[in-house]
Amino acid sequence: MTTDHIVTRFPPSPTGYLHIGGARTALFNWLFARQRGGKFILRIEDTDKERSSDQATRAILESMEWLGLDWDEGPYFQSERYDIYTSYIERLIEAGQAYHCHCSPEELDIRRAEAKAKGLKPKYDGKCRELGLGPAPGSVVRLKTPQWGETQFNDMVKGAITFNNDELDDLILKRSDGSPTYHMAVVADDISLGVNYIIRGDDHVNNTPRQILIYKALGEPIPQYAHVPMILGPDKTRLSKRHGATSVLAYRDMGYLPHALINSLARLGWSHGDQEKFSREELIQKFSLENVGKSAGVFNAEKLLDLNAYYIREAADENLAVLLPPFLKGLGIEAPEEKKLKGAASTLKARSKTLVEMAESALFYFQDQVKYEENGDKKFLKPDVLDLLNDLNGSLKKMSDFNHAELEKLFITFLDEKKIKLGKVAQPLRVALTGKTVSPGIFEVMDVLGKEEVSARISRAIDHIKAKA
RNA sequence: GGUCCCAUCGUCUAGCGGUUUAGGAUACUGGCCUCUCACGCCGGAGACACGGGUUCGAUUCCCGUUGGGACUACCA
Repeated sequence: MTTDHIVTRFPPSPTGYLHIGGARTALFNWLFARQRGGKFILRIEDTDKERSSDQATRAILESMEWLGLDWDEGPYFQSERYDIYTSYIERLIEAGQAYHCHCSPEELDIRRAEAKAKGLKPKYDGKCRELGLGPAPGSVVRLKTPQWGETQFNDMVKGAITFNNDELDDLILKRSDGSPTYHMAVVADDISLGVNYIIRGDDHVNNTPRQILIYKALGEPIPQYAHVPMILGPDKTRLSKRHGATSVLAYRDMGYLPHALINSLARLGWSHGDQEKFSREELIQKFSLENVGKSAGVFNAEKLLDLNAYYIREAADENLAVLLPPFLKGLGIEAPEEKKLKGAASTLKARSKTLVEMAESALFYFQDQVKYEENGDKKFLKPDVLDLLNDLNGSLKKMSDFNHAELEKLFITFLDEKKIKLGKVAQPLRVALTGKTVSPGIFEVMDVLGKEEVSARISRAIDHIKAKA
């Protein structure tokens, strides 16, 4: 499998957190490489010193790790690879494919404005193209792009795309401060790292012919391209902070499971018939660029929430018990008991859409003194249930095996003796035990709480009712 | 403005000329289950942007219109 040499990469620029659009691009590259036994490289594009930060880099790596998108090589940092770019630029100049240009940005602005006024394209006019100039302070290096003909490539998701070369101008390869521009750095990196499949957002479609021209000038083989459609916000514009949570880490903090996000991202733009749920292994096995759609899509947060709820209720209690403490801590529960954590997970997993929600619902298990919800208190903790609770508590205290099955048996006899229905005791009991009118099944709750605590909570409710009267 | 890309229920999508009364998911909604709330199960409403072709036959192919998006920097 390792013989087919597929190399993909994900090259975020560390100008902010990893957002879900970037995460999906990373996922597609990762899936493609994993499926074909190839290599997945992580590269940090930090050539813009002004906007890059270490903090952003750390957030990106943390996001990738949380999602489980492991990389085989890197992270490479472009800022540490300037020698490589310089050597490629030298190669281009020596081959006569690039030239030094002495035009200043100010001159360029003026000439561009003039061209525009005349209704011409505002591209570089080629003034220094044939002058044979050498390097000078403030000069840049430009690619000598063909002035006629066309550049075509066969995109793996969009099909054949053609550009007229006269639409492209002599783009700058090396800035006046000696640093490489984006196009130069990307191409040099992808060549030197052996990247042969470039899967990226379709905002790069227009950049592709420029980069292909650099490959051609260098005489290097052109990689395969796959441009995946963008992810849009609910208002159908490019996803941004305005649209609320877009950061991968934000979803982690909101109590989402990494796999729910992965599954959701995979299904945004890609499909496999009618299937909605995929395990990680299934994604690797079934992913294909051919089934990536061509049109941009709106990120559906509701569907992600539903998937998250699904994966939570499918998860093993032990796993959830491990994930829960950080969220409980945020609610003031410092050292939750292991047994209760599992109990909470088991009884709450069908009722929680996120781990945050689960932690909130689980609070009553860990509080000694549950706070009675106002409505429940008023409606169910009334003097007329005093005898019922008292008698019940008496019977419960006599139990030797305090578990779900035994409790159910005891209640059948108890209800029979009292000639009442379960509904009559369940709600008052629920409020007594959990403080709320909504909770997991009453037998499950008692099972998790254990005999001592159940009894103590009932006694406390009885005292509370008496105190009210 | 120019260039490039895109267009099926609100949203994500299946569909790759006839098998379609256009399927699934989500959200919404009616019911069942039931100790509350969920879960689960059954049902409902909801889409091929428009106009021309091509064809015996277009959601599917071609062209145009409209709409949306991207790019157009010594940002990435």
